[in-house]
Amino acid sequence: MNPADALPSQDFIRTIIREDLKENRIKGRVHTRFPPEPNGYLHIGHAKSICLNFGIAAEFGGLCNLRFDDTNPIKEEEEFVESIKEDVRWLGFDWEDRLYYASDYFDRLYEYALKLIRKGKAYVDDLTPDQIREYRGTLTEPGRESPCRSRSVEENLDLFERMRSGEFEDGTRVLRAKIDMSSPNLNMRDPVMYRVLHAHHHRTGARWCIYPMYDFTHGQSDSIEGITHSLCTLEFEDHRPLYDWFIKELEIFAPRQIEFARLNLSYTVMSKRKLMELVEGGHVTGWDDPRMPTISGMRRRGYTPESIRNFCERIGVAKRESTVDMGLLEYSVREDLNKRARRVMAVLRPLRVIIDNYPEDRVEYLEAENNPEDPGMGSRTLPFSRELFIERDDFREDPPRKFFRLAPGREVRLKHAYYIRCEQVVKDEQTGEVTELHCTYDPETRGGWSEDGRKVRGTLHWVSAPHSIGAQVRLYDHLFLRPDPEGDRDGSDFKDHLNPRSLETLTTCRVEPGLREARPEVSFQFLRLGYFCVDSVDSSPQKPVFNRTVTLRDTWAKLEKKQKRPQQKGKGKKAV
RNA sequence: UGGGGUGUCGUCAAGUGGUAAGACACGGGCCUUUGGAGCCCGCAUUCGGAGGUUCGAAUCCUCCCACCCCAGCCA
Repeated sequence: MNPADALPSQDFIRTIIREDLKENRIKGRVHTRFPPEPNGYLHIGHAKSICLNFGIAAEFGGLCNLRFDDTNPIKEEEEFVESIKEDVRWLGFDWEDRLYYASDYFDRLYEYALKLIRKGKAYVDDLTPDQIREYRGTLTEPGRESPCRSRSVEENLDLFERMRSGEFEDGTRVLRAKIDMSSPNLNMRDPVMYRVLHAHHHRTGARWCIYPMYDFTHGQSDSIEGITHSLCTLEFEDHRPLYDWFIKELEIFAPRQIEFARLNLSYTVMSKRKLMELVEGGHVTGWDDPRMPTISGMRRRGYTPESIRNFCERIGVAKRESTVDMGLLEYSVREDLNKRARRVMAVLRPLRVIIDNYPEDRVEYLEAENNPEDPGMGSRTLPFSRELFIERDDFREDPPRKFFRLAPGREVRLKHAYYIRCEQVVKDEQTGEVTELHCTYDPETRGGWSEDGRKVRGTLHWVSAPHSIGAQVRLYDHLFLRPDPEGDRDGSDFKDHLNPRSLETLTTCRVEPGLREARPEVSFQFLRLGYFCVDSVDSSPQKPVFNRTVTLRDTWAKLEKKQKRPQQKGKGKKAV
């Protein structure tokens, strides 16, 4: 049985491939490719394409190549090819020995161009860029033919060779396909195939001073590699007739191009240009800033490859343009991390608690499970002493309705430890700020359980003050305030919608001692708070830094919000 | 007002003539030593609109409307 038949994926692309297979159009072979241009870092939108291409190949028992479409030496850099390779690998995909570059095909592409010239299907044009634009016509008016269009094959051959040998300045001559200047599809109005560019290429160096255009490269590259299905985004839909024309005139293998909608995500931007602008404008710390939707940023933030792959599967593939709710991405990480992250305790905004009836110099080691979802992950031991820290948010002098946490006279459970009761609140005389709490503990409740069936609604996380270690914690929020920051309908720039509080840095956090050994890319659940991981760039054993990947679902926060804004008209949709 | 696409729940998305899957979100309940997780229930009489064909239409036909892409020697 075909493995794909067992899978539920019903998107239109897989349906087409299944039909191609059934009707034997492709001789049972499925071959795809992921073709990035090495001019920036990969983002979650690329992940969709990577999962699609590699995923389909795997499902249909086929292959998927990694190919860099590096036809523009001015924009492309080695740094980007390295980061792209790393990201694809990290996502869990393997191109084995099939790593290619469009620049590998420069010689062949040159031969292809010669072939079209000899067939009278291509010519060298002397028009300036401005003139070419003028001659192209408009959306509603046909274009005009260039005076150079009727040059002889011999002259074209000679001129093209002289373009190649460096006789002409940049921008002075191009090679064009001779198709139809009155086509309603602008891509067919004698598109440029080659331009003169005296630029150093990251792979071919100074060997060439003419470079093929993407449109004259991509389809042929796919053809050369025997790609059966060229999956690309919607904007290339009306380039398809051009690619088909080249393939037909060149008489080479014809891949089938299928276009799908690119991914958009709420509260962020996805275009390389905009991401680049954020980096260069210093709005983020780099391509791998944990707030960026880049693969490297997400990796640093604590996202797992599995969660990204699951997300890509969940969003599906279709032709309609859409914007996926960021909440779905967050759901995907939580789902994955819930199963695999070790639970630990960390106090982000510490409030000192003194257990008055606990012996001054005593230290107990309490057992704590590492993950209630997976007993196989074992347990660890936690120091408990007379002085503790709890979260400031977990104490309210004047508790609102349904607040189950600590308050004067109230009893709560300290996770894995004891029940404690708040006996006294100490405040700063000047500011009125609560500085510490005096509590008593019930020795009969060791482990956080009492025989008498006493009801204790609240369970708090805590750390032992003398044993805990200091840490910095970075809390991230949406990079943008608006679900659709690109919407510049009102003339605003997308950067006007940056969230000024997308990063909150907490420097006085206290975490349990075991976290000293934490390594990057290993996630923890800070109990009751969220998922966190060590920052791969700024953390050190002396000064640990943690990134918050995502919060836990917080029904109390939701409830409290609702209590504060009781009556609301309709769905409360605000006109942002 | 040229060409190419797309319109199904708040957001994604199945469905391809037989009477609207699923996921997230949302609402309610159960459970709980994370107000986490888990579990249960609810959530489009309707598929951009209007006509038509048909016993029967989201699916076929006609017209209309809305939105996206294309005038780089970018990809």
